[in-house]
Amino acid sequence: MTKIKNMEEFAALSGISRPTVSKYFHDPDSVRPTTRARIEEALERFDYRPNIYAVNQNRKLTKNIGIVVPYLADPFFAEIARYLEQSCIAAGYRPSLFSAHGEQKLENEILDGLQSMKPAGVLLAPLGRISDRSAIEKFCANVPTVLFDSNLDGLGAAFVGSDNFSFVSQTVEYMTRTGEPPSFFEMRTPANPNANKRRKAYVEVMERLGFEPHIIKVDGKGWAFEEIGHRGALKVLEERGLRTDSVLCSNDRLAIGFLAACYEQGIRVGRKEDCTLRVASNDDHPFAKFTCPSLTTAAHDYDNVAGRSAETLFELIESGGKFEVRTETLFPARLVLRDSA
Amino acid sequence: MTKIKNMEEFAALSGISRPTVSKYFHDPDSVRPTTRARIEEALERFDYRPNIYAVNQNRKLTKNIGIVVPYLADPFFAEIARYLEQSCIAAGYRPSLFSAHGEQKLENEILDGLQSMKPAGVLLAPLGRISDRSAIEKFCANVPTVLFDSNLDGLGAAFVGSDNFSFVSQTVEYMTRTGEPPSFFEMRTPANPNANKRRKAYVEVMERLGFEPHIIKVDGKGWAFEEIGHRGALKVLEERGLRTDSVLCSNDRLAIGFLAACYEQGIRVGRKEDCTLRVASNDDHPFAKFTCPSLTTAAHDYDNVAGRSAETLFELIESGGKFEVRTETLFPARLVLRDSA
DNA sequence: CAATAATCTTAACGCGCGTAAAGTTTTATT
DNA sequence: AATAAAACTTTACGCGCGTTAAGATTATTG
Repeated sequence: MTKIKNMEEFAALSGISRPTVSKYFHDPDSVRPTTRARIEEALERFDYRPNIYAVNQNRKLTKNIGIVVPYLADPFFAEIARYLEQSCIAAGYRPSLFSAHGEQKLENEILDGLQSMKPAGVLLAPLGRISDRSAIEKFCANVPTVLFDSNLDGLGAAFVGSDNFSFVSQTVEYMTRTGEPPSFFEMRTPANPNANKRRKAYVEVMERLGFEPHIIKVDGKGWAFEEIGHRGALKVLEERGLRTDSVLCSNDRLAIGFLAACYEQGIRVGRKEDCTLRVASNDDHPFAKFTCPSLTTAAHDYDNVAGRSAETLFELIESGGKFEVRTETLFPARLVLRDSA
Repeated sequence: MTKIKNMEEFAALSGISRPTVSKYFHDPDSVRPTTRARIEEALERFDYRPNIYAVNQNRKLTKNIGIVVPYLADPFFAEIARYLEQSCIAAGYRPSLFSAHGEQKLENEILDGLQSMKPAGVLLAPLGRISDRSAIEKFCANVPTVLFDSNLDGLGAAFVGSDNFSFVSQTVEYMTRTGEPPSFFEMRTPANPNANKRRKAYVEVMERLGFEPHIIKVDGKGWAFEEIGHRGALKVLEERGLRTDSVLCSNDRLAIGFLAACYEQGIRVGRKEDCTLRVASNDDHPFAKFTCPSLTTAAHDYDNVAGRSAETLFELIESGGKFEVRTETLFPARLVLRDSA
């Protein structure tokens, strides 16, 4: 088996002219079935593939798609990223995955590096509050971008995410229906815009139901939510800061810390007889099934959020990188009843 | 601010010839300080960067480094990947991250795609048992590769990982010293070669200490370790399959499932008075701090494993992609005492 | 200050492929 | 079988940059 150097050589070996071979690689259906067969036959014998750098140099736009998430060590984003990657591959694109690891500087550097990759499009879940808005704005002006998970008003050609109101209304309604109305447990300065929407939704739903909202804010910054939830919960429990026997955590990672604190303090959580506290949350984190007790939570519609994000980007790319109007697509939550509430 | 098309234009604007500018981008120190200053001055005014595709087309080897992990939804790998990424960037390389998502087919496709990226080197944590050995072998013959985390005998130019014996000997010795000798809880057909090493180490250490090894094997395949540990633990607990009050799980993710099962069954785990079971494990998973009870475990030396992997790859690249001998570097564990044992 | 070394400029070629134009062959249509 | 349409081949240029060779310019050194 000889080593093939370039398309010229491969074309010669397959008995087809180079421009036609080039056309084939661009779209196998664009050549006559007989010639397609001859090329593919040669492909099996010689194992040649076009040099991606030479290919991309001449294309105005590549087949690359950038996927950027704020924090990959969070299994939630790892899961979403997996869906997105697979959607891209299925659509014939080459995804490349980046994590900002919770840092603005890194997010900016990633977007910077992404520009020189001339990607066909980018799926971006921004850091949120600490994102460099102007940097992202500039980026979106140059690269077709669909935001997901975290919305930044007006940025990107579209947004796809979850309907935070739906999350909170379901958990709050469930908890009030089956027991006392919950307090709301969250970070004082949340990294993520979803957190703010959830707080607002909590207040609104509580008031609509005729209960007084009660928000517990805990200190801490960064992306170590479990740690923050844990420390915050210990403090609240110590100070007896809970007004009711029900707590709704803003997200599952906080809840994981909260439950750990309860366990340490010997507080039985759940809806069984001997329990003194109910804890629910939002997200349906991959580990929510294995907390102690297992976590009642409002689940993201992973499939639809990821699927719709990808589809939206493909549409965006096909319509030349611009939409008439910026759409925001929100998927509702699905309440997952487990043992914690 | 005019838009710059290529290096020719930028060179003209900066008043330096193109070959010199090209040299500058290859290594800023290779040009005279005065010309370097003039280029960097122009760089600030005009925001130009070389077209990466044109650059890489002519280079025999690129500055790209591939990082491949078996399962990114496991925060352990997400953490390691973060370290590795940063090491690569610090050394002037461009890392790109891939996850096989637990599938052989994907692992092969990733390696395939990686080849056409002409990477300077690759950091590969293979799937392990289900890896396509011949595919990886072929890959390693073409691309300088350092294996990490999971060793595949003889593959890659070097291996860097953790010393499984050190993990298990520390946990076993600790448990026997402070109570009954542990049973060993693992998957029947572990995906990862480390699991086999840990089992062997368990047997060896137990025998050395004069105890009879007792291994509990649970069914299940894939990468949903928590689920497998959970189901397996429920079964074992139901069948009263534990011979002692101590269990050592092969890894933390199994332990997370195990602890969840114990909690559900009302079994108090820990070393306090009212506890009937002690559970320890290996890895120091990012969530091990937040299990109920918090998990006593042997911690990977993340920093050193990641750091040494990266350094080894850099050395490999600089020595032309080949080492005289294949080295295996193992870092010992650090026992982390928490509440579960 | 002359001599040497280091660095620069100019000019030109090559990398592997996209793509366009003009001409030729194959396929489809009537 | 004649004609039109579709697909192909040949030829050639361009993309942006790496790289080399020859000559010009600068810096270093005694």
